[in-house]
Amino acid sequence: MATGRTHRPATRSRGIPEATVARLPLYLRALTALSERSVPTVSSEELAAAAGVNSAKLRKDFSYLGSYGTRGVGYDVEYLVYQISRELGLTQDWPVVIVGIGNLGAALANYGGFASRGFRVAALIDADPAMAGKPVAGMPVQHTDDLEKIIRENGVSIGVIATPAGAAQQVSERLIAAGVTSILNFAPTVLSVPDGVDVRKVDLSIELQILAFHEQRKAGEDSAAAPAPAVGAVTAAAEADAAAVVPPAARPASGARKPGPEGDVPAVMPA
Amino acid sequence: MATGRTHRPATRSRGIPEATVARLPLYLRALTALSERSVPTVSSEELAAAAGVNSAKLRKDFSYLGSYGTRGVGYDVEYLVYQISRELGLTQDWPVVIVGIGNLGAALANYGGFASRGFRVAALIDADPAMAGKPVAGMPVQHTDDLEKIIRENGVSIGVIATPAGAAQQVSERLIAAGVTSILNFAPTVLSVPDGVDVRKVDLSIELQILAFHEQRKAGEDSAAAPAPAVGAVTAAAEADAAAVVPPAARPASGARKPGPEGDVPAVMPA
DNA sequence: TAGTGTGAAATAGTTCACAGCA
DNA sequence: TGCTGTGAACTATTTCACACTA
Repeated sequence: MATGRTHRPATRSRGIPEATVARLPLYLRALTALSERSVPTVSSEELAAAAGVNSAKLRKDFSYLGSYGTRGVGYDVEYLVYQISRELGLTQDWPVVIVGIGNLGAALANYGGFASRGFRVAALIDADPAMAGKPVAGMPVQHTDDLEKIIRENGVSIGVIATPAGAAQQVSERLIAAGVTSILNFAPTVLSVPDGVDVRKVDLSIELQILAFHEQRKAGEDSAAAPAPAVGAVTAAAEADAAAVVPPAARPASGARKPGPEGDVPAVMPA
Repeated sequence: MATGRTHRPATRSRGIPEATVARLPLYLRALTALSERSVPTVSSEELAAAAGVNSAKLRKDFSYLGSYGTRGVGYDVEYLVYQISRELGLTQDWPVVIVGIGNLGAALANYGGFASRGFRVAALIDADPAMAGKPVAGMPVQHTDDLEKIIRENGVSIGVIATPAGAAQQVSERLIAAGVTSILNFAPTVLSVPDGVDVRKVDLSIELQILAFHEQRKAGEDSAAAPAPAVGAVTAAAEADAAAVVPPAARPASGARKPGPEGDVPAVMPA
């Protein structure tokens, strides 16, 4: 997951659980595929498999939306597509701006999935004057100076930040001041925003680090079966690297300390 | 959140909670920034603020790693950087391959955050023969035909998929067959993988849909204060759009039905 | 005295298992 | 008969609040 919500931690009471909301787009995608194949109905079991969840969870999720299925039959695909779209607010048009048209911003601008589901890229914005006017994804890049004007004229409430980390906070402040209330942040930085503004964060490096954590654990468990064979003896090099990368540094104080959950590698522990 | 883990749902018992693991990279980033500013120690309160979480959560998270703080003082920045790096497996080198060098793949290849934390882009792979040999991010793109060879020769255990949705499942199968056990998937598709393989998914469109959900809710609550003013009367257009986008279609059966949690807009409900 | 470490309480999310309906 | 909808049990996560100690 590259994800993470800020704001409104437990404010919502009577609504749909956050975990359910996060899965609705998944169901919607699976349903859309079925719809394109003209499949009329689908069971919770089938749909769950297509969405990669278990059927109990799916039924529970749908129960928060209402009773949209038919016992003994399943769910009407078209009807469910409509209901979920409506619940997610996709039956209306959401103009978004992308700020920061580097490699990633350009990739986002070109990403077809945006347009397909109610989102419309209203403008591409970059701080580099050399970029201004250049077409990206068939649309001229506009300069940051006009950010406020663009937001207001297009009624934009969702902004995508794909700038370098250093610029992200300031960009978010300008977006918010101009009326944006939801931000999708690709910059590797924590944005601080006022109450009432939602921020979701997508962070490549964090995702990789989470994978590395599990990967490391796998390697430790198998001890025998080398998980990454060949070339630089990745596994064997681990301990040596550990000592090299960050010299453990003198512990601030000694005192009793629990061993790390998996047990410490002696050579690696600081004295 | 672009996120979502597959596999190993509750297998772990004695380890670090998944939610905690997902936050460690955040702490690490904040700590690294402090380290660069030569800050020697930090309190849970300060660090939590920098990482965008609350301090109780941070202390609880750290308690799973061991007792690394000093009462009355705080945490030693360098020492904590080292401990978290080690816990995440970042003290070793992780060669990764990126498959699918389109806009997004190129953006990923150029993304500096990769290299900075133990990850090394070992190869860029694309199915388009015209791409082969072309340099992207200072590295020649290689053809999919050599995928297995590249994986094995570089001891790659983490693969990044940035192909179109249609190719993703097949690519994942080849990666896994060649020895990859962790996948970061940017393709908007559910990958089905064998047990023991971790998949994390980053999905732009899903993130936007989640934002739209909350955005819609905000708009509904304020009724008076128009959240997105100007131009196309976005808010006012919502109802009309709702009817237009997906014709509600005849309900499969009538029967009593709960109203949607927020109450249904009459004009929008199917007959 | 300031700030960690952690049981215990509260909340959120998942899974079970089955009643009930088409 | 097959499959939904959902209480109830369970598991995970967050938050509280305070004992403890450098």
